[in-house]
Amino acid sequence: MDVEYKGKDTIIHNLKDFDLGQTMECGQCFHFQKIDDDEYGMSAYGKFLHAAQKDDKLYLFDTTKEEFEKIWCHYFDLDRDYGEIKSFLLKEDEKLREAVEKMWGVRILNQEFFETLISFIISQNKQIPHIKQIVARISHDYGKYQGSVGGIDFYGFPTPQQLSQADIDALRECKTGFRAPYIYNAVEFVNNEIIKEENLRKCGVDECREQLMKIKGVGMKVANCVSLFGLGYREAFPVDVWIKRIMQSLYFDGKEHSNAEIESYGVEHFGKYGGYAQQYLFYYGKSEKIGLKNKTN
DNA sequence: TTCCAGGCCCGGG
DNA sequence: CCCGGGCATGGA
Repeated sequence: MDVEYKGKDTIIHNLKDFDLGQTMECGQCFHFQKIDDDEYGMSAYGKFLHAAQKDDKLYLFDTTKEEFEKIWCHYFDLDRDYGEIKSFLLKEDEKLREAVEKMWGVRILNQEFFETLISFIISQNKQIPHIKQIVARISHDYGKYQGSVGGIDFYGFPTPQQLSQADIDALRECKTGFRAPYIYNAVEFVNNEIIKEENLRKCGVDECREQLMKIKGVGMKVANCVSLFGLGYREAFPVDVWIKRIMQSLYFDGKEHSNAEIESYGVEHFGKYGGYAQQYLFYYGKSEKIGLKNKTN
């Protein structure tokens, strides 16, 4: 990977194991819009980014060297060697190969803790396009305007302080439905420092999940997603309906197993890179509709 | 119209 | 521990 700073743009050359479209669309993140093929607008860490990929070059428009080094390099997980991750996962596991090869360019984004927490509380019983709508609405109503591309305005996800301006009714106005009190509860936990990001990052994934699950509306799955996507715990293995179907199909001979059984299998089998395996499997299984009764594609 | 979505809470076996 | 019902909202 070589970085070039050209005019107002940052261009990354010789990218390996990176595909912008796959990384944005694989279901880990909800605060972005597709502008065109391989071209996206997104928001993270208080900044708006207009990015596009052509072959092994990634263009970050209007991005300074400082911003790339401080934010986007880490955000896209570019400082990590995915070749090593893939060979670790594929060693002694041929069942994962097809998923990794098809979804070869997925990177696990390092997202902000608070946004990830609220986003995955919203995600329960919702489809990804709906989640994106709600995240955009909350950002529009409570966050700060950041920029615009392709006629779409981008607003930063509100800070815990900004979102504390919203009461439960106001959160319902954002179409969060029965999740409104959950979000309210989570904002209180953060603002009152009942949970602290710094501590969650240090305490280990088990303790981390336990603390997150004290928030009403946060169960095992959401806690695992927040640990993986928002707190850097790459060993976390979230089990949702898709992972359940895919794992049963690939590793359990199609037989029914509980979420807890599937998670402990994933944790044991994939170890420190469980989160990567999970994301390859999730995206692959969902796009191929693996384990679904009527495959309509 | 009916069904279901990157689940979770709650009550009852 | 392991069910099942209920839950807001919107798209298929």
